[in-house]
Formats: sequence, C-alpha cells, structure tokens
Amino acid sequence: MSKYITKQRKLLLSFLENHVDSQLSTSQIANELKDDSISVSSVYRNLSDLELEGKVRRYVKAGNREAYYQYMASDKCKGCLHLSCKVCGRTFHMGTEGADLLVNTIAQTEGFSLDMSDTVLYGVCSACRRNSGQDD
Amino acid sequence: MSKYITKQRKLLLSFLENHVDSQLSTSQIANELKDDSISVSSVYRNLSDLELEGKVRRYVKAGNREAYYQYMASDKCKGCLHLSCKVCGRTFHMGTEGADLLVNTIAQTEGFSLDMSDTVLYGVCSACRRNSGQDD
DNA sequence: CTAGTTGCAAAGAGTTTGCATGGCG
DNA sequence: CGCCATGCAAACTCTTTGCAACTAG
Repeated sequence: MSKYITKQRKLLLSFLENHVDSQLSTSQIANELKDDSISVSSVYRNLSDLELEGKVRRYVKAGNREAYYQYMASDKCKGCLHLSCKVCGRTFHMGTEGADLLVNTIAQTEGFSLDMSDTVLYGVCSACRRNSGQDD
Repeated sequence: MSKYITKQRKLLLSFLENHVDSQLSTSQIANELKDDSISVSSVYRNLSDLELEGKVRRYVKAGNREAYYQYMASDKCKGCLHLSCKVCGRTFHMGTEGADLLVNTIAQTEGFSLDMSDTVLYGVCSACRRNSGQDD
C-alpha cells in the first residue's frame, strides 16, 4: 500500500492531522479536499490505505450511513481509551492509568478482556454538560 | 408506528427474541425470514419501527457496510452496559452495579458523562479467552 | 370497511472498481 | 523510464420509497 507519496496523499494526511480531535465523515473530507483537486475515489482509496497502516481509524456512527475517520495521533493513542462527545463531536483521550484501571476492573468483575483500540465510549463531555442546562 | 400486528412482524420479533445474545446483520435476518415469505422491505421497515420503539438496537460493526440489529430484552438491558465479544459475537450484560461504578469513575476522573445506551464495549469474553491459547 | 402493511421494483446514497492518463522516484 | 496513483464514470451494495394489492381489526 502507498509506495509513492503523492500530492493528494500529503494533503489528505495534513488535513486529518489538523483535525485530530474530531471524527470526519468521508463527505466532509472529500468536500474540503476537492478544492485541492483531490477526487472522491482518491479520498476513499487513501483513507483505506491509511486505515490499514493504522494511521487512521474508521467509525460508523449510529444511525448514519457513511463512514467517519479520525487521525490516530501516533503514540498519543496507544494504550488509551477514546471518549466521544455526542454533542460537540470531539474526541477525548482517557489516559493510560485510567484506561488500564478500567480494563483491569472489567477483567476482574466480568472476566471480559476489553480491547481499547476497538472501543469508543460515547457520552457528553464536561464542557457540553455544563452548557446543557441552558440550551439543551 | 406499527398499529397492526402482522404475521411478518410477529415472525421477525420472534426470530429476534430467539437470538437475544447476538447481533444479526440485516441480510442474515432477511435471509432467514424469506422462507417465511417476508420481503426485504418489510424486514427493513419493521426493523426501523422496532428500533424507534426501543425493542431493538442498531449497530454498525467496524469495517462493515451493513447494519446489525439486536433484540433488547425489556428490562434486562436497562441501566447496564453491553460487552460484545469479537470472537464469538455474543453480547454480555454488565450488571447495574458494575456499570454504575464505571460511569461514576469516568465522571469523576474525566468529567465525562458516559451514555450507557450508546456505548458498546468490545473485547474478548472469558470463554473465548480461555480457548484462545488453543485454536486462535 | 378503513387504514396500516406488504411486496415489488425502481430510486438513492455511499463506496468500490476498471481503465487510460499522469506523476513519483 | 516503470510502476503506482489519480480521475472519471460506471458498477455495486445496502437501504429507502412509491404504489397497488392485501389484510388486521
């Protein structure tokens, strides 16, 4: 996969890197990048290459048809759980200590070995929770 | 939604009830039921009705295009987290106490309010973990 | 009998693919 | 210069929808 570093690939990657904290739909990505003359097919092809390389993670949100992608910042995401805010859409990283504790707790109480890289915790972040009293 | 109880709806529901512990793809469901002369459209329509009624939950698995549905056994699922085994596909229910503890822990350490009905924890169940040394 | 539901097939939405052209190395 | 990646459009897959016939109540 991806033996050449093309202009399109570079632009796609830098776009994703600039949005590390959000999950972007393919149409969002394709839309932003079509101004830089990157075709939809290239977006799709590069995105799946990047997924195979582990640089990007693919999600499908509930009630949604299209795929969402998120840049997995190198080491930052290793060994940590992802919290996704349903209100603002941002992703938060639960630190290794917290994540490990959680994994261990579940292993002990449920005998279930949680896979951190496959699990996304959905909920509401503190900022959005603070606002929810007013406009939600 | 669904004011009449039709033959198709009954068959679909009973099929789902017989598979409470697994997530079924729409094609799986449609395939099983086409022997009972239920059309694909009816499967889709009833499935989304059931989802709105809260009797069924819709998932989209990673790397998969089609939707998966699972019957949400009445009260059994209220206030408990779902653990999905990536090996055998079965769903396990984390009891209210454990789930509450987990939610509270995350609320305190991360300030994140976890939504239990939206979150599925992926990993490997104890039975599959026991076998993994041998055939996996 | 009336209104909701079904089945079919056609339409949609998102994604993938074939092939000729273009660009990385 | 050779091979990979791109772009375009056509093909595909899963899902939704319109409409006439059917059926539950």
